[in-house]
Amino acid sequence: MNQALKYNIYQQHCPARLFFEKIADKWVLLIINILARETQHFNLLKKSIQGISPKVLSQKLKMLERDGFIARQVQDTAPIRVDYSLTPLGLEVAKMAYQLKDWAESNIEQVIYAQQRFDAIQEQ
Amino acid sequence: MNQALKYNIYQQHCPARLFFEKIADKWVLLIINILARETQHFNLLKKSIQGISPKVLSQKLKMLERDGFIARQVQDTAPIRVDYSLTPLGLEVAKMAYQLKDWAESNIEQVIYAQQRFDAIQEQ
DNA sequence: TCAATTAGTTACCAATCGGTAACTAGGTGT
DNA sequence: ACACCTAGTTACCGATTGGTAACTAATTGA
Repeated sequence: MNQALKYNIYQQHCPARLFFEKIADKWVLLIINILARETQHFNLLKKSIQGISPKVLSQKLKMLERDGFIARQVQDTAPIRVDYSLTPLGLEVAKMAYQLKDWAESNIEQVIYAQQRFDAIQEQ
Repeated sequence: MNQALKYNIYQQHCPARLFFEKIADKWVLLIINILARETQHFNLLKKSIQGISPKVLSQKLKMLERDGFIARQVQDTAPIRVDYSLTPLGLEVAKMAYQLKDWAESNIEQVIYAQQRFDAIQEQ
């Protein structure tokens, strides 16, 4: 059965729409991209993703764990360390997150060029 | 040359990061998904994407046009009609946007299940 | 002349997002 | 006892996002 018949992101209150809005989020996609490379702990994640505050990082990690995308594992070391890694479900999202990251890094120059062209026309 | 050396979305002020933040946006991805299916005009887009206000739709369309993702074409009909369609650059983003949409619609049940499991454990 | 249609725009306001800085909590080494 | 480390949390506040409703502008048909 085609799931598209049951769930539709264009319908405002469809669970799929709510979920889509949640993963279509810059912090979420950045976190998932980082964790796709390797398991990391809290402070490392904070350093990796320049500009993220501990508050937001903590919020997003908690949400991603609840949604089943990441696993949180407390390491019995001194001092304590908490490892975050992707679950199989998270890995699937990571494939798409990586494509977006890669595409952004590879095509940004085309976008800048388009913007300059657009702005030049507007000024005429 | 590997573009990844030049642009890096993890660096806060990298142009690629700013751009990544712009496409990692629910409205943007919904609009692009709709336009990937077919060219549409303003009011049709507004109806297709439940919950979007004319203000936001207008803002996002303008931005996407400036970035070179969509083409805006004024049709000489009565009353006036403005067609929005994807450019070749926009079509590339659409492939990824579609994957996210499809994945969301297909896997939402797994996510709901994960949430229920998480919440049950928290309550103990 | 007047209503209708399309494509927006604008002012105003409410809600959400997110940063900062200081704090908690548990454990280690000196 | 005290400083230090990790992993957060909290209160407070400013910035950004986005909704609503009413408005503009151009054109057409009755």
